[in-house]
Parts: sequence; C-alpha cells; structure tokens
Amino acid sequence: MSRAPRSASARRDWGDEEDGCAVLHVDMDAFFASVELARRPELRGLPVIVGGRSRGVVLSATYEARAFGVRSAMPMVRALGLCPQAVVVPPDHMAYRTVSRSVMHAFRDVTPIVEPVSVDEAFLDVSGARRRLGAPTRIGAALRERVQAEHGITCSVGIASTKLVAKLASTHAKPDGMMLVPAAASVDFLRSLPVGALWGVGERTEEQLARRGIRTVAELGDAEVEWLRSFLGPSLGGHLHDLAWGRDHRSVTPQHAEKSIGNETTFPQDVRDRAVVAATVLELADRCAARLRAQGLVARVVTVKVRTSDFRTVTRARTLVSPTDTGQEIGTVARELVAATDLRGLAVRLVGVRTEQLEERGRAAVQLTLDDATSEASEVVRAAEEALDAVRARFGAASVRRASAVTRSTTTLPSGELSSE
DNA sequence: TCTGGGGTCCTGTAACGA
DNA sequence: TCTGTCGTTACAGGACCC
Repeated sequence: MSRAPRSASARRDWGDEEDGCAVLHVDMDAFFASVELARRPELRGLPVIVGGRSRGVVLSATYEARAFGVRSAMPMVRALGLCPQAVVVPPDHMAYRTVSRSVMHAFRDVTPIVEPVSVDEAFLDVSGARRRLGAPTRIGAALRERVQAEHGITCSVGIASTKLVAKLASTHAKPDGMMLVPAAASVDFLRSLPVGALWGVGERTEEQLARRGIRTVAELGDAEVEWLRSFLGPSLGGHLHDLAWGRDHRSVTPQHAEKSIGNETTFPQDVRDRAVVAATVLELADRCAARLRAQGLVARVVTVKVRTSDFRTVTRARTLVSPTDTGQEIGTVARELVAATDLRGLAVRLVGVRTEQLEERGRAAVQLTLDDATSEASEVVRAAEEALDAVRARFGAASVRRASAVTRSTTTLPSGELSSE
C-alpha cells in the first residue's frame, strides 16, 4: 500500500553481504484484498477491489485490478471506470485486524523487537536472533513461508541496515519477494531513486523540489542543506538531506503509546440539517469514548473536524478542565464546537471527533471541584456507558444507541461502519 | 478524477503570564 | 501603573503516512 515510486526496471541485486543488516521490513501484498481472496478462493485470478460505497475510495486492489491502472486511494468511481468488470468487496476491518494480530504474533516468535507500522506492515530488529535462526535473509524467507502457510497471503521483505532502506527495499521486492540492500550499498541504492520515494516526501514536497530542479535523491543529497531548509523548513530540510545520505538513526522500537483516538464519517449525501450533524457527532463521540475505555485511557483535548461541500476542512479544539472517557462529556464539547463553526451556509460532507493528550485513566490528574455532585454524576455516567460497552460486546455495536443520537429524519452512521470498530 | 478513515508531526499565530 | 519583551501554551491548518 506504499506510494513510494519504483520502476520495474530498477536494479534489484545490490550484493549479498548481510553483516550490519539487522532491520527487516515486512509488508503484506495488497493486504485487504489478499485476506478477502484467502477466504473466498473463487475470486482468485479476478480483478478484486476492496472499497466503500459510491463516495469511497479504493482501500486495496488485487494485482489483476492494478493491471488496469487501479490504485489504492483512488476514488471508486474512477476505479470502476478503468476496470468495470472488477468485483467490489466491502471492507471487513475486523477480519483484517484478526489476521494482522496473528501475523504480528508470528513476527514476535522471531524477535521481541517488533514495531508494527500499520495493520499490514512492521519493522523487526533481528540482531539478537542471528545465532538462533541464521542470517537475516534466512529469517525473512522463513517468515514469508509461515505467513503464506498460515494465512494464504503473501508478503514482501526488505532487509537493510536502517529502517528507511529496509522499507524501500520491501517496496522494490513487491509483490511476493525479498530484497537485501547491504550497508555499503545503501547510499548508492538511495541515490538511484526519485525523491518521492523518501518517507516524508509527499505530493506537495515533491512539487516544491521539482520546481527547484530536484527530482532524484542524488540531487537532493548534493544540494546545500541550508538552501533546502530555507524553503522546506528547518526540520524537514535537514531530515531529508540526512536521509538522502542514508543517515537514519531511528531504531526499531516495539510498542508505542497512542497519541490520539478519533472517528470520522463522510455522509452518503451532503447534509444541511444541523440536527443530523449533531446526532452524528454524538455517535462518533460515543465510539471514541468506548475506545478510550477499552484501552484504559482518558483524554484532555477534544477536536472536531468539519468538511463542507466545497471540500474545505475546519478543525476546532478545546482543552477540558479534567480528562474524560465518557461519550457524554466528549459529545457535549464536540457538539458545542461544531455548533460554533461557521459553515458559510454550506452543507456538511464529513464530521469527525478526535480525542488527544491521552493519559492512563488511573494516573490522570483530575481537576478538583468544590461540587461533589458533579464528580458523582460523571461517575454515574461512566458506569452507565460501561454497561453499554458490555451490551455492545455481547450483542454487537449497533445493538444499542443513545436516544439523542437518533434523529427522526434519518439514521446517522451507516450500520456497516458502526460495526467496523 | 474528485477526493475515506485512521493516525502523526510540523509550523505559524495568538494569547497569556512573568 | 504602564509598556515592551520573551518564553510557553493552545489552537488551527496542512502535509504526510498506510
């Protein structure tokens, strides 16, 4: 699912010296689509697209669909224009998470130093596993075999001395391949790539660099770092220059604390009715709160996001007096923030609720209040919401919902999305 | 072409307190 | 008491990633 560009003719053999190459990057091939194929073998060989409804985008596509030009993140309408015969499968995030957990578990059998990057990829530091399991290429081959045998899906492996190069190597190895970039070849390998291959160079930055005549990593590395900083900013300019010379000191770090938890949804049609927007915000707040409680976290900041029909996005945030994990508190603040947003008379396309500055529930400092009734009431709300968590866990996410989150004119979130958490 | 949903990080600006 | 400066924090927006 990487956007990193590569060419079919790119050099794939950079030598076989494995000393100093302890970083593996494992990336599932067309992950969501592969999971669907594994459980529905009758779809094998067909162009399959995993994606949402009419306004959605392509989440994943089989290589048969990619042959028609279908790419992930492409609007569904365009994808079906390119490949009208494609079989469209709605996403089943629960199933992908289950497979992901199992695959990550297999990685941890190799080394405890596993850093999941997303649901379908991870970095592994195998420096401690060499004596037990052999050279990194041998470990990579064994992992690929195990994932294939246990889940019927393929993955690609990049092996290098740094995370950046391992990541790029796995991209070049795709699909269903493995690529080693020896430490001594790292800089030559990097210099052969377009700037867009670097992590941190997206469409905008690529454009900015191209305007100044920089299209390859080699050209980026040869540029003056101060000059790069002058238009990319002090942080990004220096960082990209370092990467161009293979200077990437980030280590593989297992587990990292989440910094925010949020939910957002795009309406099937743009919405003018403020009551519908408010009800949806409340429902999103409830989902955020349930996720916070499930992880034993509380949040100090509530942010809302509103996208209007002209695709303009506005965000508004508020810091709470005391951190919370209840949908009622988050929902109240979120609705106030949305209500105070000037939509310039436009309809709403998307709303989102995000909670930030997360802390462990037991450790969070709570603002003392003179009003005992207030804190008692919030404990009552919390207990009620925990009871709802239990009901949802038993009977499904859509089994119960807040009365105030139901409007007469419409139901809010599509039920498929509700059950996707 | 017409743009999802989950995130992280950086930057600029305004407000605020010392 | 008023004013200017400086550092910190909060907020908003944007770029980027998968």
